[in-house]
Amino acid sequence: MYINDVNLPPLVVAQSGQSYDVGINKNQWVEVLVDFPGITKEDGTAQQQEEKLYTYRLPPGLEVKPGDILSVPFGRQQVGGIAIRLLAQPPTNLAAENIRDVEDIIHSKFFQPSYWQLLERVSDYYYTPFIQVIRTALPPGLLGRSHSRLRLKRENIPYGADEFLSLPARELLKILQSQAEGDYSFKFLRRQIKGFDRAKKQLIQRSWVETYMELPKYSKPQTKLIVTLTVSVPPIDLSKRQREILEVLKRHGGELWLNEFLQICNTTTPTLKKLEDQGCIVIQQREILRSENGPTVAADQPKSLNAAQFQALSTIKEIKGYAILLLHGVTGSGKTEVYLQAIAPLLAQGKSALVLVPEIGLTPQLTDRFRARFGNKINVYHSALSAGERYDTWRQMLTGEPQVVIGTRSAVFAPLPNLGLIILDEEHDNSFKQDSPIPTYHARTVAQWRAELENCPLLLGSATPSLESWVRVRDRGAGSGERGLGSGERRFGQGGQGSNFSSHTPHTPHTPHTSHYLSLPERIHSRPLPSVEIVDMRQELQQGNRSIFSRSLQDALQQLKQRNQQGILFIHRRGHSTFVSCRNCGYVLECPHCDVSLSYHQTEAEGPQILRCHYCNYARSHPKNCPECSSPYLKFFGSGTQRVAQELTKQFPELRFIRFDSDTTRTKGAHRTLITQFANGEADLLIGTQMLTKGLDLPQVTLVGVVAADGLLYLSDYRASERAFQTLAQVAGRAGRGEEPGRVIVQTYTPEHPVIETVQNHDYQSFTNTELEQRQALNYPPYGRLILLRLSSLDPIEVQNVAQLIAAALPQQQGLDLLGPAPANILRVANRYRWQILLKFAPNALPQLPDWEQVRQLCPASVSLTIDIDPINMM
DNA sequence: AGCACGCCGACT
DNA sequence: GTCGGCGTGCTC
Repeated sequence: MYINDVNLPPLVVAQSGQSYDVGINKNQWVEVLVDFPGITKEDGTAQQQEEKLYTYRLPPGLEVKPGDILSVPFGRQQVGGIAIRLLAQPPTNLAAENIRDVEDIIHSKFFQPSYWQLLERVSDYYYTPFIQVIRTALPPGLLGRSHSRLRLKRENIPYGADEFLSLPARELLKILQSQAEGDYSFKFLRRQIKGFDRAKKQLIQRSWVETYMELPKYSKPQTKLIVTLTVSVPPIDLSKRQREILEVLKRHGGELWLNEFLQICNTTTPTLKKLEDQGCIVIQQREILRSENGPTVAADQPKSLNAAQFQALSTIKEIKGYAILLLHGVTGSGKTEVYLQAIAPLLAQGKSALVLVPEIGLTPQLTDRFRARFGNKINVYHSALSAGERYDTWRQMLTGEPQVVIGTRSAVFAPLPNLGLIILDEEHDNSFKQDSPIPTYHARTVAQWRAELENCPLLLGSATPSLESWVRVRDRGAGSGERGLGSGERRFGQGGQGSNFSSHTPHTPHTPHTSHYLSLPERIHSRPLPSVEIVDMRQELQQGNRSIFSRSLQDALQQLKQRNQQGILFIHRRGHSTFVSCRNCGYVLECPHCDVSLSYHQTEAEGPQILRCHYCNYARSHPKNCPECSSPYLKFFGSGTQRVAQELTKQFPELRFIRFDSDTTRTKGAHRTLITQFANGEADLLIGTQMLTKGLDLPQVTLVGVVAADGLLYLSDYRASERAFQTLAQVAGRAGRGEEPGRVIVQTYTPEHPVIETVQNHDYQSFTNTELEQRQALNYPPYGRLILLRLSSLDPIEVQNVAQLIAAALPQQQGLDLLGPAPANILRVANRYRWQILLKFAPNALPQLPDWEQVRQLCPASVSLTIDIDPINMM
């Protein structure tokens, strides 16, 4: 109930008081890395300018150390910045009167040397300005810049005097007058009014309005008064009432929030004040931390382990210091229990653990299990938290209390001191890679650096490990030919902290003892893996079955109800149909902003029919007639979740189902609600997309149906097979996790596809071997390495020209393949035309990286360029 | 971002 | 001749 002794680091130390007793030779200036706007564009691509340090004077009494987060004046506004180094002398090339004072310290002691190094590696490797990396790592709002606002001065405005104003100025005045306070941000007004700047000037000239700066809003910690008992035996000279009060306090563990205390004892503040004066209690401010409180879950005890789990756990426990462990456990093999038991002893030793998961919303089950085991030692950190929650969780981490942080990709930057273990669950999942904005980091790569710098083990868990991780542990000790692509130059540093990363590798050279393979080959309680049946849909058609469900699947669905069991249907796409086409002229309805066809959606059973673009979210109503030839015969092609749901209602009206995709899970907590409903048996079937593949543990599910596997198999990039295998294996793994054996039915038009075969046999190894051979032959990862340059612009010709210009300027070298420039898979998205250039480095090539600075200079402002290191999403 | 400085077209 | 458009460049 109470936060006991939260040892928070000092917060803002505002020192406005004058004190001149500062030593003579103290450092009085500081170089600051300023977080100024314009260093990155809205789309997250970096701007060309190099990062620059600005020198500020330290006002007397303000003790700044390198790494402190500061607030400094910049131009006309206050911005955040990081203190880089202290100077005893002012720079000679700068006039003293041009140096301004540091305003304040926002946070000190944040950047531990190892954490600083981590950010530097990210900055170097992903070629991202350091300040941008810092922004990624810190909770938003901490480096918040101030905003200009416009305020109405009503008393200055004569009645009906706006006749001589320009039209925009009159409009502006109207907006301001429409609100009681008459107070808006520039940003808002600029969006509302064309010619805002001029309009503003007119109103300012007349003194009808004034501008002012809203100071940066750092999430302020909330405090509350707390009463603490300071004597064990009350002095004798107390009244009976006073004794009673102290007794109450003692019964509550010696501490109570003031407001609660007053309520419980039905007393008043003066009474307590008196007790304080007598030295019996202390009343003081105590910070309260807002944190996302999950539902209360029943406490849970460690479960007994099978031999493989026990073996894996002992290996993990033996390891002190840095190592990479791959926990390869088939679906349902009890990986989570291994995580839990690996973490427990660490907490006892006063260390913390970091658990990274693909998407937190999708795994309420995992979070609940951690809460059940470790109670309030669990902190959840992800982007859906409110600013206040995030800030407080972040401060809770800085306390250094032993704790477990569960979070998504960005939580790899959680500022936990004393890290004892980092876990990446479902390590193969692509959501660990950030596509934009920069840094385009992979949480697995960053986690590895972090583990190395913190000297703690990194545990990668998956039923279908990524080829990268697989190769790493398989070839341990041999060196896998992976090589760093770090750009080299460190721009600045805190100095002294050892290694220079100019040649650091993303994957550290392997020594025999840094990689371990841990295998959980069996499901818990020796439950069998589900049987996988492949259905050839071509034959179904030949034999006259035109339904989207094969006869096998129909039978299985029929039995579901009879046996009172549950099932899952996996569909690759959401919505109803993937495209709508005219039967008369063949016209396909397309998005006006992107080069893709529109998907058909039905908001509700009888609701409006909508065509939606899955790339830019453009929506329009479904036309009655073909826009081209006016024919009324528009036909839907391709099945999405909605379509399958409709078919199901038609063919199996008695089956109750829940749709589980991003359409139905958009609202907060929807995942949990739907899963709980399903787990409570309120439906027989769960129909959904990729989301179903991520760590659902539903013991009653015996049937998994993949309606059409083909959509997964033929995506046009080199990772298509890997992704397809992982997805299918994971969906299949949802079946038969309970007492009853599971059954999987995969419908496809190409049953002979190698991925289908390996999924049928649960044969990870054979899939991997085949796939690795192909990757090796073509120098694709995990052998060779890739860099993708993404270019986009509103002007189709300009991007193409710039792409060609850049491609021509890239260095020709042995072992470097230049693929492109080529238009992106979908040339136009949200009206931007996209081109890309892929650089492929052979495994043994000593990569001589292009001078990115020069490359950027070839790129005009109207074309945005993102350098994606180790790209995963090639679309 | 915000603001200065600075260079070209439409007006007094 | 000047006013004022907004197109680059700087902010310690």
